[in-house]
Amino acid sequence: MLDEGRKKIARNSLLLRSFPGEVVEPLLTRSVWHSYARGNTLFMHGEEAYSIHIMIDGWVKLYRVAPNGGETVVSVFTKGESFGEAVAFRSNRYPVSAEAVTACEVLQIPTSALRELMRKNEEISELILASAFTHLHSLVAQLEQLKAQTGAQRIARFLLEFCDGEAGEAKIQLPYDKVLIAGRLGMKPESLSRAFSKLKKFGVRVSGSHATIKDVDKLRDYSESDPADAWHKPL
Amino acid sequence: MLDEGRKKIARNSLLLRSFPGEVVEPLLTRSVWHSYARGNTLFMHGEEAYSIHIMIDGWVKLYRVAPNGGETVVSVFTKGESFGEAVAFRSNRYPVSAEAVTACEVLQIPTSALRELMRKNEEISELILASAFTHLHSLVAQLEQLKAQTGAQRIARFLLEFCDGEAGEAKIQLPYDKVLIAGRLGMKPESLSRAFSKLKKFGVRVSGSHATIKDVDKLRDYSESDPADAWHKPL
DNA sequence: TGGCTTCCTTGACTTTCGTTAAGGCCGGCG
DNA sequence: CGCCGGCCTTAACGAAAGTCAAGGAAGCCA
Repeated sequence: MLDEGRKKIARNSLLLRSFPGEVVEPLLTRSVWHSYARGNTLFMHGEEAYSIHIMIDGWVKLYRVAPNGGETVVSVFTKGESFGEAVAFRSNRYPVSAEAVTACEVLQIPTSALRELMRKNEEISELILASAFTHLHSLVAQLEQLKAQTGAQRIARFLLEFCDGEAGEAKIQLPYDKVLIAGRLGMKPESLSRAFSKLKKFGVRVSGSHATIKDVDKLRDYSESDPADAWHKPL
Repeated sequence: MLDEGRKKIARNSLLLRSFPGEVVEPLLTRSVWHSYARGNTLFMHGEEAYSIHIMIDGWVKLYRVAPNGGETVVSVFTKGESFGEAVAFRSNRYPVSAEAVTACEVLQIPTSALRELMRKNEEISELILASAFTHLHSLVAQLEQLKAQTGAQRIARFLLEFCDGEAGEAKIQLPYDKVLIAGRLGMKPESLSRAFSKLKKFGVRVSGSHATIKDVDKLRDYSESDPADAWHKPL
C-alpha cells in the first residue's frame, strides 16, 4: 500500500501540490499503487484511459510507433511528474504508449475520482488543465528544438537542464541509458556518440553515465547559437 | 459586425458546434470581430491572452522564433478551426506568435466570457479541454512525422490530408504558398521542391498551386513505408 | 578465469538536407 | 511593350545524420 514516504512524494508532485490540501488525502485513498520492472508496459496507444499517472520513482517513456515501425519518444518522466491528465477529462484513448525504462513506482489516480472532485471543486479543472497545458508547451518546445537545432545543440540543452542555475563547472549524472537519450532527442545512438565527441571542444566530458561540463555558460552560448555560425565560434 | 454568413461559420466551427445551442448566441454577442491583411500579426509570443480565436476565413500560422533566429511553424489554421483554447482557462501567456498568411477574418471570444460560462455550465470546461487535447494530439503526430519520416513522405501525407476518402485520382488546391508549406513540414523551400519532384514517380504532378495525384492509395502506401525500404518499392 | 551479453563507440559509406547562387515564370506597372 | 520583383525551381557543394559493420569496455554468471 501507500507508505508515508511515497505519500509524501505524491503530495509534493507537480500536480498534487497545487491542489487544496483537504482534497488530496481522499484522492490518495482511492488511488492505486503500481510497481513496474524495467521494460514493462504501463499502457498502449489506443487503450482507453482510466487513470492519470504520478511518478514516485524511476523513469517512464511515452512513445509512439509509426506505421513503418519507427519508434518516436515523445517524453520521459520521473519522480514528481505526472502524465495522462488530458485524457482524464473525457473518457478518452491514450494517444501514446508508456513503458518503464527503469524499475519504477507509479501512483495511479482513477479518472472517476478526479471527475467527481472536479464537479465539487471548480478550481480543480483549471489545475488539471494547467498540467495539460504544460505538456502542450513542452511539445512545442521540442518541435522547435528539433527543427531549429543540430543534434549536438540539442544534447547541450539536454545536459543544461540538469545543472539548475549552476555556473562554472558542473557534474551531471545521466538519468537513463544513451539509447533512450538519443531517442528523446530525435537521433540514433551512433549520432549521439558523435555529437558527444563534438561537445568535447566545448568542455564536456562523458564517461559512462557521468558527465562534466567545464563552463556552463559557454555551453549555453553554444546551444543557442545559429548552427550556420557554430563553426567559426572561438574555442 | 457579425453578419449572418459569418455567424453560421462560427456556429459550425469545430469548437462551438459541440456547445449546447442556448449558450452560443450570447457568446457571439460578446465576441469581437477582426480582419487582418496578409502579414499582420494577431499576437506575439509572451503576450497575455485575452481571447480564443475562431477562424472564419483565410489562413493563420502559429510559429516560434528560436534564440538563434530560426522560425518554426507550429501549426496553420483555416475556416472553422480555433486556437488559444488552452490559455483561456487561466490568464496565461501565449507560447507562440500568430500571423495572418493570407487576408483573413477571425472571431475572438473573450476568455472572460468563456470562464463565466464555464462556471455556469460544467460541461463547457470539458468541451474546451477536448479542443486543447486535439491540439496536443496533433503536436504529437507532428513530432512523430518529423522524427520518423523523410521530407517526401511528409509532403505525401500533407497532400493526402486534402483528399478525404477519395480513391484513385485526386485533384488538390494547395492552400497556401510553398514557403509556408515547407515551414509547416519542417524544411526549406528548396527541399520542398526537390521532394515534389521525387513524388513525380509516385504519380504526383504539381503546377502552381494545383496538384494532382494519380493513385491515392499508392501514395498512401509510400507515405507509410519505411524510408530505408522506399528505394526498392515497385513503381 | 573465461565466455557471454549488453551497451557504447568508431569508422567508412550513403542519403538527406541546408546553403548559395543562378535562372525561369509570371503578373503588375510604367 | 519592356522592366521589375515575387515566387519557385534547379544545380553544385558541404555539413549533418542514418546505415552497416566491426570492435571495445563493463558486468554477469558459471
